[in-house]
Amino acid sequence: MTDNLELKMDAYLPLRNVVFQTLRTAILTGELQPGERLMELQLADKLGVSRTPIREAIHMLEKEGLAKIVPRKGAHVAKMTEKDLIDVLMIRKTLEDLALRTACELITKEELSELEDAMHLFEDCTKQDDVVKTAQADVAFHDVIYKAADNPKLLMILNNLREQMYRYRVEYLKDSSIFPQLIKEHRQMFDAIVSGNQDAAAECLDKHLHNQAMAVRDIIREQE
Amino acid sequence: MTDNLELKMDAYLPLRNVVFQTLRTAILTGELQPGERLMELQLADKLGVSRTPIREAIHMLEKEGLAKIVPRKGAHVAKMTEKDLIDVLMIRKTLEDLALRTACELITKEELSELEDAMHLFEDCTKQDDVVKTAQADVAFHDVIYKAADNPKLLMILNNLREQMYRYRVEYLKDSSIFPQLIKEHRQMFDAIVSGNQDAAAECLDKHLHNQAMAVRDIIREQE
DNA sequence: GAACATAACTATGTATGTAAAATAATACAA
DNA sequence: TTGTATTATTTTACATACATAGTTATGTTC
Repeated sequence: MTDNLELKMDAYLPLRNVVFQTLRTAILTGELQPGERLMELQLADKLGVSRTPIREAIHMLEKEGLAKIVPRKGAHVAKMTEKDLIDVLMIRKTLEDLALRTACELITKEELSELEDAMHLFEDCTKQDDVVKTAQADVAFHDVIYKAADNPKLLMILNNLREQMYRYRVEYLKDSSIFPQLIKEHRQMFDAIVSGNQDAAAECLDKHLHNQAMAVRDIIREQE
Repeated sequence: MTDNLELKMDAYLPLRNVVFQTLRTAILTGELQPGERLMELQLADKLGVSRTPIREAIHMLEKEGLAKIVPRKGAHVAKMTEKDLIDVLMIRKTLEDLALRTACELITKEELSELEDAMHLFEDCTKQDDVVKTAQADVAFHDVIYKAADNPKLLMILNNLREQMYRYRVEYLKDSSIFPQLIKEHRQMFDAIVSGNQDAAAECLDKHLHNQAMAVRDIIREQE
């Protein structure tokens, strides 16, 4: 594991949140690798805080599916098998479909223009060759849809499922040859939502997720 | 709030789990009511443990949606509005449908007989007029289906969603006039699963959840 | 040299003390 | 009486110390 974990103390937030964000980023960027142990004392030392906020942050990571805690044994960065991926994707597909269809019905004019902005932002990012920004822009695009569905619980679950795949998804976006395809899919989805065509939107989404699934599967196979 | 919270120390489990179970039961039975504050020191005193396991148990309750934590302010038993209920039910409906259809494809002979046993157990419980046992038997029936779908993450989410409604659902089962209807629905669902008829099973489930939804809605309206 | 028992060590679980923030209470002024 | 400022109190957030389980290392016996 790396020795360079460091806390960003800019904003005033509860320490556990700062620690959580720090560890989360370390996991998502691969700085902390799947299977690696998360030891309280060690992390506390490294980050210059006590064990208490570390402990709480690890529990938050577990909630997000990024860490696994074994009682009396400790925690480690969660691994994902191909089966786990398929399971998560099946749920995501089902719930994204729900969110999308609901959004088609409920989306407001303001949200539609937000969605358009998010779409354009994504297209700009792909041109700049910045993987992290591109991934964020993609997330932002889908977030507008989720939010339009006006179901906070659904939003929470979808974000959680996405989080678990995020580590592998960043890899996927490193291949810039897929950008034109992604842009096309976003545009199709946007058009379908504008015209309120639920089935067309759902079909787009299905393809979109399928492509992602295949790519992430390959990445997981490599690491196994 | 009641003064009679007490820990069951039978099994050897981490204290936080014992505390969690104790508080969870208190919430589900209505001993701790929606909106009621959950104060660390007070609960620690009452249960005869230190604040640490209480704190951790409250975080576990939050994960289950039974408590709400506001940073630097404290925790309280989660309330559910009618909108929350509709949101949760929409997700449940979608995911139960997924679980059921997957189960139709994957269910083994052993699981089928398990399901039949669970169905009969439920029918027996309704005759005994024990609300808690009946509720548990109903949960057990659906659990067999969830498990047959062979998707642990889906199982987790469904259990979580169910947990959040459980408080209101117990009320619903107190009205024994609905038992014949429930028994009929379970039988129809079972038959549909046996014959592998996904659409028929799904239709049953939809009706089943709809009835539940209406009843729980009435209960929530009363309390609001 | 292998297997088991035991001892040393490591890491989590729990308790408690201290600091800081939010809330409630009180006093004072307009 | 009402509004505001200040103080007191309550409660969470964090740090630290101690207890206990789990793991590894060591030593003894066969």
